[in-house]
Amino acid sequence: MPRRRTNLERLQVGAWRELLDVVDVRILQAPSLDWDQVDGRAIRYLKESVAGTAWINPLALMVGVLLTSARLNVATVLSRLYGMHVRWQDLFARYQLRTFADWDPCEHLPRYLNDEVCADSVKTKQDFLFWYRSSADHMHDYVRALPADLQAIYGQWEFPLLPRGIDHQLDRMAEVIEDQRHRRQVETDALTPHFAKLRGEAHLRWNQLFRLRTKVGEVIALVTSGQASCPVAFSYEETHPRQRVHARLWDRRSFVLAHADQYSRATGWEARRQIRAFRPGNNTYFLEVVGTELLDDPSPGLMSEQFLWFGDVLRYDLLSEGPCLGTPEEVKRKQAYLHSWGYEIERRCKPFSSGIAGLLAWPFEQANFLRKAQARAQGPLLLVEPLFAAVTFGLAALDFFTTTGARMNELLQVRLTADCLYTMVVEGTQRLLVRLLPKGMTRLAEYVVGPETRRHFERVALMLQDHYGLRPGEPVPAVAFCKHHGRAALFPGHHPYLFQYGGQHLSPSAITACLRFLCHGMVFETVEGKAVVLKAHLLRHVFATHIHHVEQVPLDIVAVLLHQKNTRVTGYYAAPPWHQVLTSANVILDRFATHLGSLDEAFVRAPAELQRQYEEAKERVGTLAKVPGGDCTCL
DNA sequence: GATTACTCGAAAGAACCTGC
DNA sequence: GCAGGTTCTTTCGAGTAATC
Repeated sequence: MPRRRTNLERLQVGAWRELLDVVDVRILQAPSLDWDQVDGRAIRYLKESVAGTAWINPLALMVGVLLTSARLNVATVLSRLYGMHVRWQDLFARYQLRTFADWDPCEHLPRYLNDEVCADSVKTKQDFLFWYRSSADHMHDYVRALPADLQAIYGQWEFPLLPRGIDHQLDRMAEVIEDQRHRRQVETDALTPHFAKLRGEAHLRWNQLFRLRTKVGEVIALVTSGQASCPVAFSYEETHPRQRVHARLWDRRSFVLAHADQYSRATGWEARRQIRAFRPGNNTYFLEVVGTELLDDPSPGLMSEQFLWFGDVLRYDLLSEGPCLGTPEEVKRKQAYLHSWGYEIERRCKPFSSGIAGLLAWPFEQANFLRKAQARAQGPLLLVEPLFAAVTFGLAALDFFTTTGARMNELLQVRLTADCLYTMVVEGTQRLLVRLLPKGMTRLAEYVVGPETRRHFERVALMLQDHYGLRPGEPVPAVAFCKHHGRAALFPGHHPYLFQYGGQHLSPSAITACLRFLCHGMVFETVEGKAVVLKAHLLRHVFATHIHHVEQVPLDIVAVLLHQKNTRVTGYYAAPPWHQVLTSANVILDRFATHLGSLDEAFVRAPAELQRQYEEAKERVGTLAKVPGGDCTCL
């Protein structure tokens, strides 16, 4: 099937010519500004959103200066462009400004920042202040470097500078940062005590789905060999908790024939003759959940909501776009349910949407049939493979995040090539190393992973082998890096990325969806009882906090493991959990009472000692057998 | 034509580097 | 050690293609 061209691809080189009718032509011909280098998204935004406003020329000059003179990152300039346009739209209307000459930062910026009526958060207001100040400085530098006659021309589109005195009076960034730190600390505190359990439970769940997939494979084999015919009722036992799982295997034809009174005569006719949507090549096997019975307490009977850990997700139709589909009442009910798990309710959320057909969602060609069939079925319907793929990605990601403290972007870079994944003997033990580009760095760094993470990577590769129908040894397809990612430009070309599905590289939101599905139902609460939602970066904080406070890995070593240059930043991550502060306070008070006068000797570690501790930390971090947080018991 | 799935832009939120 | 500044992550929803 031909791939749809993205909007970005539709913009050709020289797209800035689109701005000829929108922006003063002298800006497009400004000295030292190369408009061919300006990102197509900025061009389109200026043309389609900003054109006709009082600030189109100043904002266009800002884009040109920041991207091609100051050479800031594209993502930085885009967010500044979007943010400033939206704020000015609001402020020009609110303060009844007509032309850009009416804009006076000395008057309007303080008014906006102190405006109690305006609903913008302190963070949003402070961002605007920072963007304005920074952009004004860059534009000022650019204009001052021009010959005198050109300064008069381009100076008319400069942002008026904000005097330093006012600038400092308005700065409340420290308050914003403190708020962020507090929120981060509260969420990390909620998750840290469950670090080991989270990992163990995730392993266990992958095994559960693997067993279901194996069992379904056996039943399908019976059908295809003619020893059984759909629908086939089957059951098997799970041990955590002890339960018997009951389900039915259907195919399209058998389902329609069994529910013939609920389908049109035409559909039944096609099903009986196995034509069109029911032709043998189009057949699909799917499950209907009958329910589970607890073997230690059979009194509640069969419960469909208790199906493994995600029965409620199926029952309430929460996969993929499900939370936004249905009548307004249905959507409201679904959103309220998600809210009870800590997901935001203000905007409609889809926490289990991967954005990729067939991953945590039914394949495109099956989705419509299954949605309609669901309305006629007694229990939730499902396909095993989309869920199995999701938990396989989810477990590999969770394991990588919790044993290396890596960031989302670093995980996305993992590819099945010798220059990325390779083994090395470290003090007698063969280790798998992953070479990736950390945030803000220009050189590749190495991440040491343990045998368990290696096994998870292998499982992903095996799953991809099935998914793509590859022969043993045949490489997984080379795909382009997720194009929506802000750092995508750093990873050009096509590579056999490990985190890919359906011929496309997984996006950060797809990884998050897989993680959340795998961990659905695990409750992490702040001390105030507010549910905390799982996300990749939170796992980085939890990893740092755990290895520093539980595994006693020194802060400078934690910084090296996290690939952070500044231990002050590491300090934010590894701040002690509140419950540990309380415990420590108790211990300290007891010691003060009994050990008055004792003073520990100051301890300074030599470089050799640092190296030994680093190797020791590497040894402990990344192995399941000696994993920080305890051993995992996978049943 | 109605419904559903997917793409991708937009913006908020958060992280963290650099230079003084 | 701090202020200033830049970069990356996450989330949401409008628009559009695909399907029945």
